[in-house]
Amino acid sequence: MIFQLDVLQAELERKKAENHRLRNMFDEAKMNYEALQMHMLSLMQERSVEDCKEEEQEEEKPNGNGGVLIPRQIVDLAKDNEEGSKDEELVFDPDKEESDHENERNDSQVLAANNNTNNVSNFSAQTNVEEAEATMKKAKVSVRARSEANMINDACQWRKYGQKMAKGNPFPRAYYRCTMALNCPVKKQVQRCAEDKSILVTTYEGNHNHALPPAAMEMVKQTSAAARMLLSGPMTSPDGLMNSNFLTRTVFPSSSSIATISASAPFPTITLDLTQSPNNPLQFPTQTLFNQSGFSGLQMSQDAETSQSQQISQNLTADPDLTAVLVAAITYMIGVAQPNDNDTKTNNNNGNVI
DNA sequence: CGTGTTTGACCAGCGC
DNA sequence: GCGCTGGTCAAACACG
Repeated sequence: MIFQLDVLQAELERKKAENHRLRNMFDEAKMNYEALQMHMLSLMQERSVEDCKEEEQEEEKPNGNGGVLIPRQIVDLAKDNEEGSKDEELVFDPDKEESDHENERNDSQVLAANNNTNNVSNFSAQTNVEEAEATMKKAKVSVRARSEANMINDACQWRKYGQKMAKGNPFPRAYYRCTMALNCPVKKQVQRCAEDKSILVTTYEGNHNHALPPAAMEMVKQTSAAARMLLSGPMTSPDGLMNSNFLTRTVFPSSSSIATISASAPFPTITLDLTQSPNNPLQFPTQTLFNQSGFSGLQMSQDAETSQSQQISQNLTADPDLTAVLVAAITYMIGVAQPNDNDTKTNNNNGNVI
């Protein structure tokens, strides 16, 4: 009996150490990402100054294309792609790799750098960035899950403020507002799927202006980076240009679940299809999510990747409100991309507010 | 009586 | 301009 207790205690200690190590890894990845984000911002500012200079020069001298002006955006895109290639070469220099841990950092940076570089190429002008931010503020997260209940448990308090019959669906659409804090702008729509009434489609819009329940907060920290990758990864097409009308699907092999990111609608929508997981209708494929995330990497040894994502997965799947956490993570990620007027940047930094 | 839900009315955006 | 549709408002209502 005492022996069993010792074993359990040892196991508990081991798990604690494991959690601590994972926390540190996540914090490190987050710091790297933020540092890279700052670097990209400074690059964007430099470029915008250079663009102004080039524009002045172009106006002064005749162009070399027989009088036909090349649209500036195309020129900028070509330039940006070149810069992106340079970044890639720098980071992938094998001489600079010191350890698996270091590789992991580099890989995260590569992924983030590629995404950021490509994103930069899409928004060569400041006005485009502002437009994109305005659009992202309207980004929505849609979750499809099998549920008999009228609403999935997402750990938030909601007040119903309307119900409508939508065209093409015999089931009514319900409108809810978050009531966990005064003036919280988050809304959600709940509607049963027309094709399969057992599927509940919940669409979230906006960012919470308050802290989430403690259980969700810690998970938000851990999953936000992965969710960020889910969103930022497919945002770029192979030629480095973002299509104005794209639809990207990420298939999670272990559970047959699918995440769809669509910008074909007026505002980008992330759709998480949780209806195809055979065991638990609300189970999210965290392991595969992290395999898609910055925790994996282009060059990371497969063993380390699998081991790491499995560990994180084990921690995450212990949470009963995983769907809520996932949604919170994605809305957090969107919130980080464009902090709102209420100084959410500070809040986002501590991960308490999404 | 306070809180949350229901439901018809109203409004804005969009396509024709 | 008109009609359709989606989203929101607010008075009436239900419930504990």
